[in-house]
Amino acid sequence: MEINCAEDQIVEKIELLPENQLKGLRLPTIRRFPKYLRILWELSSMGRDVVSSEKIANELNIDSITVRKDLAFTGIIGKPKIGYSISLLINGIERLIKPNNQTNIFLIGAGNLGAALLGYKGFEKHGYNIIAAFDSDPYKIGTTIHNKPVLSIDKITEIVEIPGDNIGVLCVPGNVAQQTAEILVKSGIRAIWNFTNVELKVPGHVTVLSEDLSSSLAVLSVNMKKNAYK
Amino acid sequence: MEINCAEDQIVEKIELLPENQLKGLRLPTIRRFPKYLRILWELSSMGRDVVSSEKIANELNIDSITVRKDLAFTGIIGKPKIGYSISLLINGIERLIKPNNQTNIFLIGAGNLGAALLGYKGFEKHGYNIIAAFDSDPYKIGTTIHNKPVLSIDKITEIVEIPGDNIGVLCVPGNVAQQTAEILVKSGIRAIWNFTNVELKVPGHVTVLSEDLSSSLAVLSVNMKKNAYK
DNA sequence: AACAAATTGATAATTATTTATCGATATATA
DNA sequence: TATATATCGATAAATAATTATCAATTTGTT
Repeated sequence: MEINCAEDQIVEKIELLPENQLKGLRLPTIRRFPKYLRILWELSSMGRDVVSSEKIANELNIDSITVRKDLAFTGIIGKPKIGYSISLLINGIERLIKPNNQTNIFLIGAGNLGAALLGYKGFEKHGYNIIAAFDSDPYKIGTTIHNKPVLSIDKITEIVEIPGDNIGVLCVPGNVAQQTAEILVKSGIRAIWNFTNVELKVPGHVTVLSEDLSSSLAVLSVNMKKNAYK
Repeated sequence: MEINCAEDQIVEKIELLPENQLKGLRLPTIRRFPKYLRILWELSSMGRDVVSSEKIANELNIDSITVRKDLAFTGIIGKPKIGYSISLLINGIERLIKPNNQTNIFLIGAGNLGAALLGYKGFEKHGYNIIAAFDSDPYKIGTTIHNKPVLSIDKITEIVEIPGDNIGVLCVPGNVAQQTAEILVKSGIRAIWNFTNVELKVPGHVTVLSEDLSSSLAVLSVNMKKNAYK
């Protein structure tokens, strides 16, 4: 599956950021970037031109030093007494976190959660093309959910035909998660956004990001207990 | 809203863990506990009695030292050459992360995501009681989703009547998120699991945990780009 | 033009988290 | 019984992330 779309690989390379700009980027910083973007988009729509790190920090309940350190990764420099140019920041952040031009989302498993994710506005807003859903339920196949077609899971190998970076959003039951992931890998997928609670085993060239609601529930529970003492 | 259910407060205190057992617990550790639980539950169902930190670590692709440090918080001690008692570990972890006996979940906003979360099996599995959904859509009010009643959002203040710790799962549109959160606070909620992309402002006695899919998408995107260099 | 205020960005300090090292111990085996 | 081995748990080291300090700079004000 590494052999497909040699041309696309080249196109992609051209659009890549210099490696060292990504290198120092750490997880907490990356996770904050979309939060900055949301604030910047809003300020921009209000007609504002500049913003201070302090202002952003207050909106997010974090420290302004953290904001400045994060923003430094974009290469955008602020002016003392003034702050940062909002439009430059938006460009700078998007350059770091936006997907490459042709990045396609395929949703696997159009159950409750899958159907909900098909309606997630963030895909388009952040530059992803959500193409279709795959399911094995004959009653769902042929229908559309949020205007996206639901296709037979047997058709999944055809995604290799689609040019660009293809991301699979895995929303199948846990007991078929690993085998479905393997089909995705064979189909030439570059990344899996894993909403099952299974730890997937995939080759190194495939990027996996797992969501885990039970982890969050645990945090909520412990925070509540800690909060009871205050 | 701090004045309700004095008796329940007392009951709750009795069930609380010693404060210092929670104190050192850090976020990464808390987030791993449910992952350990899943493995332990599975091993237990297979009839296994003991497990080594190395085995757990391999399943999760983490370091065994991390596992041992995490498990130390449970107070359970393992045996050299043998490992840990699975049943003791399960008890120990649940003691830390399980909610208090009567912890109720209310879902606010029965849209796509909300409806999906109503079907989330993790609530029951981890000891939460999912009671009802609230919505403002008259076509939804009076119906059930995943066997849970959908009630008018006007009824929300009545949750203060329900004994126990009440958690609100916030799935409303972003533009009404803050105002809905304030209603929840007035209604005596103790925690909010926030699935909107708004940073909520709530009093200190209310615990908030925010999910943010766009943060995850950013991580996925950057990881894909980094992976392209390898 | 001098000064005050706001804000950045660099460096340093602190705190959090992961990873390494290693002695101690329980079990199995020769 | 002695020895080898797996494994824990304590301590230490290394890495990551946040927070503090402060000089430099830009703008506005007297």
